[in-house]
Formats: sequence, structure tokens, C-alpha cells
Amino acid sequence: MAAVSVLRPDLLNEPAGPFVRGLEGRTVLDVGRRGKNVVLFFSADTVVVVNLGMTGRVLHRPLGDTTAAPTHPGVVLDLDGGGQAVYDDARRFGRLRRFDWLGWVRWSRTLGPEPLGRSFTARRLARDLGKSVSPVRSWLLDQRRVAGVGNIYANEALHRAGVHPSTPAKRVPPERVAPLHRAVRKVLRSAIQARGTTLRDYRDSDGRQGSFGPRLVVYGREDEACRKCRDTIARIVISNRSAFYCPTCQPELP
DNA sequence: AGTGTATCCTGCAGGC
DNA sequence: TGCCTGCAGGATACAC
Repeated sequence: MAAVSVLRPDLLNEPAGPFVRGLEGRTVLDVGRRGKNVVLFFSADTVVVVNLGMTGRVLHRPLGDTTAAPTHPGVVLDLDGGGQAVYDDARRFGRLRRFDWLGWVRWSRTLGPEPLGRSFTARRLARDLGKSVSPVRSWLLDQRRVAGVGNIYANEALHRAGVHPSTPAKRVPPERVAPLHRAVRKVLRSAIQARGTTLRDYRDSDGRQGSFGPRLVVYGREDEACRKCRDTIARIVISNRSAFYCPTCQPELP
């Protein structure tokens, strides 16, 4: 890597100096993911975890590329050969954290299981839901419980499973747990296949929009007709965040 | 210990 | 046209 430029130091978990010195001269060995975080693996056991927040994105710009133009560049990695990897973030809610190997392992352990991984089973979901009285929508957003579900897909999965978003986690009926487990996985797989949901800012690393938006059943569809039963989609606020649901498909528990 | 709220920041849509 | 308000894909420090 030829150079590291920090245009927005508030995006880092440390001062720009040590961040830059810790990456200069390193090679990008691999790019991975943990939950909703992009994980950059560098040589010398150096790892950078990129949390995208609401509007963050990692754009890969091969030499001469003009399609993935950053609008709010925060950190620029000049790659050997002339390309760039740019962390771009209008609202700057995102964060880049640099770890050594042990730090990365410890950080990763603070997150819950990958919802598409083998350890996330219906049995485990039933056990862990039973420990909490949080509304199930909040439960799904808590990265320490399951890593990688955001507000859009939490709402979509709850609709698919027929569970009202306000239901206390431990009150989700036992016969709805397996459907919820399947729904989370199905919604995530479908959305990944569609390369995500672009409401406004989201772009993939090539700068392209995701195409899952038109397939949303409840999210962002207040006062519109449920695609399943034609009832009117409702919106409520749980923990300061919008939850959307169909009153017929997702009846509130008595 | 577990849960809910306020806060970080910018940009855009809609109402007037 | 322009000003104002509300809202947004997330995570976390803090209060209770």
C-alpha cells in the first residue's frame, strides 16, 4: 500500500498518526466481514474493522475508475498499482478501528453468532430469546445477540414470521421461533442476492445500488397495502427507531 | 444486569 | 424560492 490519508480523524478510534503508521507499508491480504462490519486483513497481523454506520461505504476505485466517485471521503488507502480504497461517509456515524490479532479476536467475540452461520440454530434462538424481555425487534438489532441484522431486515423477518415487533423476546410463542429463525435467514439471503437495499445512500464497493427495495413488504411502507393480505401497514416507534408491521399478519399478543 | 434514551452528523423530503 | 421540521440503513455512553 502506497499511502494512507486520513481526511476525517473523527472516524478513527485512535489519533490519525498511529493509525497511518500502523498501516503504511502493509499489504491488504484479504477482505472479510463480521456482522455488519467490513474487515480488512493486512500483513503483520494488522486488522482494520470498518463499521459503516448509516451512510458509510468502502469504495474500491481501480486506477482511472470514475463510476464509484466518493462524495464524502474520510479515509483513503492508495493501493500499489494506482487504485484506491476509499471510506466514504456523509454522516460520519461509521468508525474504523485498527487491531492487532488478539484485539481483533477479542472484539469479534463481543458479537453474537452470524445469522447465516452454523451456530445460529432455532434451538439457540429459542434459548437466547428466553433470556430477555426486550421487544423482539430491539433484540434482533442487538449485535451481541445476533451479528448482522439491521432495522430493515429485522422488520421484514418479523413480518415473514408473523411476529409483532413489540413482542417481548421471551414471549415470542414457541411455535413462532423456528419460523423467525428461517425468516431471518431467508430475508438476509434474498437481500444479499439482490445486493442490498438502496433507500438513498447505500452502494456496494463498485458504487452500485442494491435492488431489494421494491421487494420490501413492510419497511418504509406505512399506510400502504400489505403485499400478503392487503391490510394497511402500520408504523410505531420502538427505542427511537421506526418499526413497520402488518396488523393482520402480525397480531399483537393478548 | 438488563433495558431505554439521548446523542453523534449531514442531507433530503415535505409543508408552508 | 426558501425556511423550517422531521426523519434516516447504527452504535454507544449513560441513567435508571
